[in-house]
Amino acid sequence: MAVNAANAVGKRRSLLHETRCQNCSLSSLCLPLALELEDIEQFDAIIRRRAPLKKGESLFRQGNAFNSVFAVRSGSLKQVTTEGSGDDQVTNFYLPSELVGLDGIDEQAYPGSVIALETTTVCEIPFDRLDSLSEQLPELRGQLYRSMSKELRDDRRMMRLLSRKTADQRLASFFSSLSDRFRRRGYSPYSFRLSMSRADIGNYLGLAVETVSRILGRFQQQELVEVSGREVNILNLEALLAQAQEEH
Amino acid sequence: MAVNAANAVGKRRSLLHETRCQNCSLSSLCLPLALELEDIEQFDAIIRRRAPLKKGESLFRQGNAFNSVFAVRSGSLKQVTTEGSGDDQVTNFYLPSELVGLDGIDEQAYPGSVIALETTTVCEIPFDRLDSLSEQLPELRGQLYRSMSKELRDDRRMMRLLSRKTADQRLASFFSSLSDRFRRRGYSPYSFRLSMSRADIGNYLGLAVETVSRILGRFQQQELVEVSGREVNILNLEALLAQAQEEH
DNA sequence: TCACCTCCTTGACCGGGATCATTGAGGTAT
DNA sequence: ATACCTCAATGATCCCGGTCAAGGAGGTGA
Repeated sequence: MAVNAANAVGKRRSLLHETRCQNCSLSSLCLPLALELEDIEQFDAIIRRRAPLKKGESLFRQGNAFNSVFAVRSGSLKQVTTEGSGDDQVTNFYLPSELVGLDGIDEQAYPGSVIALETTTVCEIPFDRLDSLSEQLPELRGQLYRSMSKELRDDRRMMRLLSRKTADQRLASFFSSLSDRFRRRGYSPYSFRLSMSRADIGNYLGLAVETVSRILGRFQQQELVEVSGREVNILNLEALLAQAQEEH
Repeated sequence: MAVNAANAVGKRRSLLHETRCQNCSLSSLCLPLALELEDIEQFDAIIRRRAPLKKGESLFRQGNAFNSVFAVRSGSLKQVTTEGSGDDQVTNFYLPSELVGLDGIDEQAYPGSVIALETTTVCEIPFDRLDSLSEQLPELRGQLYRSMSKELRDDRRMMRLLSRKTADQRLASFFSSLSDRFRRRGYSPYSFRLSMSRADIGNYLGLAVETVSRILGRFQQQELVEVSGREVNILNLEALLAQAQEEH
C-alpha cells in the first residue's frame, strides 16, 4: 500500500513533467502553436491528463455528451460512425497533435466513437474552459478557428477523393497524405508503420478490403512501395503523388 | 440623373431596412441566433451589404484572399473546387441563413469558387471584425463554433453518403435533406424548385448526369416524387427517408 | 417562325470494383 | 507443438453505374 502510494506519486510527477505543453515536442503543431510562453502556461493549466488508452479502447463513444476536445499526444486513433445496425464508417484517423472531437460542439454530443489503434495518450481540453480562455487569448481563438477550418478543407478533399477518384488514386492519396503527416511530425516520410488494418483503410477510402490488398500488390509490382504486413516503405513518392493527383 | 439619384437613395434606404438583422426573417437561423437585441445591433453594425448577385456570378473565386464570411440572405449558391485542368467538383450548396467561406480561414484563401445559382443576396461579415466581436460576445462565439462544428458533421455525413450509399440512396438523401432545409426555413418541405442543374446534382453526389435522370425517372414510377424540369413535388417523404437510410 | 443553344432523357454497352470463396500467414493461449 | 483466431492475399464471378450516342424539350434571339 505504501509502495503503491509512492509509485503513484512518482508516476504523477513524471506524467506531469512529460505532459506539460511547455515541454511537449508537439507544441509547434498543436493548439498552443501561436501562444507566447506565459499564455501557454495558462493553456497548460486547463488541460487534463489522461491515462494512456490501450489498443481498441475508446476515448469516447458515439452519442456521449460532449465536454472536451482532445489533442493526440502519441499513438493514433480512428473515428467510427455507426448508422443503423452494424453499418460502420471510418471517418477519420488522428495522429499526434491533431484535435479530436470538434464535430461534437454543435449538438453537444460526439457524432462518432473514437478508438485507439495502438497505445495512445491524449490531452483532454474541457471545452468550456477552452472557450473562456479563448476570450482572453486572441491567438488561441484564431488557432481554434484555423483548426476547424483546416478540418473543413480536409473534409472537402476527402469528398473529392470519394466521389471522383479511382481505387488506385485513393490508395496513392492515402499513402501520400500519411507520408506528409509523418514528415511534418518529424518522422520519416518514407518508412512507417500503419496502425490501422486493411479493413479500416478500405472502410475509410470507400473500398473493399480485397481491393486494398490487390492494389497494394500492384503498387509493389510497380515498385512504388514495399509493404510487408503493416510496415510500409515508400520507394517512389513522386510517382505516388502523381498517381494521386492524376486526372481521372 | 436626378431621378437616378433619388432612386438610389430610395433603394439604399429600403435595402438598409430590408437587411438589418433585427428585421431579418432568418435571424432565428443565422449567426445572431443566440444574441440579445442590443447585441444584435452590434453585430448588425459590422455587416456589409452587398448588391445582389445574378445567376452565374461568383461571390468569390477559388484562391481569392480570405477576408469575410458571408451569410446567405436569399437565393442559393454552389461551391465549386477546381483541381488540375477542368476537373470541377461541386462540394456544397448554400441556402438562406447558411454561412459561406468558413473553410478559408485556415489558409487565408478561399478553397473554392462560390457561384450564385439564381439571383442571390448575401450579407458580408468581415472576419476580423467578427472575430473581435466574438471576443466580447460569448454567445456569438459559441454560435460561430457551432456553425463550424455543424459543417464538420454535415461533411462526415456526406462522406458516408459518397463512400457507402448507392445512387438511389444518394438521390433520396439529397431530396430528403433539401426538404428538411426548406422546412426549417419556413418553406414547403414537399414542393420546391431546384436552383441547380442535373449536372450540378450529379457532380455533387458523385454520379453521372444520366444516372441522376434515370433514377429520377424511377422515383416517379414508384410515386415517391413528381419532377417536372426543376419543379419538385415530394409525394412520399417517408418512403424517401426510408430509401435514404436503408442498409446498403 | 426558325435556327440554335443548353439542359434533360433514354438506350446500349462495358468495365471497375464489390462480393463470394478459399488459402496463407502471423499471433497467442493451451 | 497444436489448435484457434484474426488479418491479409488471391481467384472467379457479377452487377451497378459510367460512358458513348442519339434524340427530345424548352428557352432565346434574329
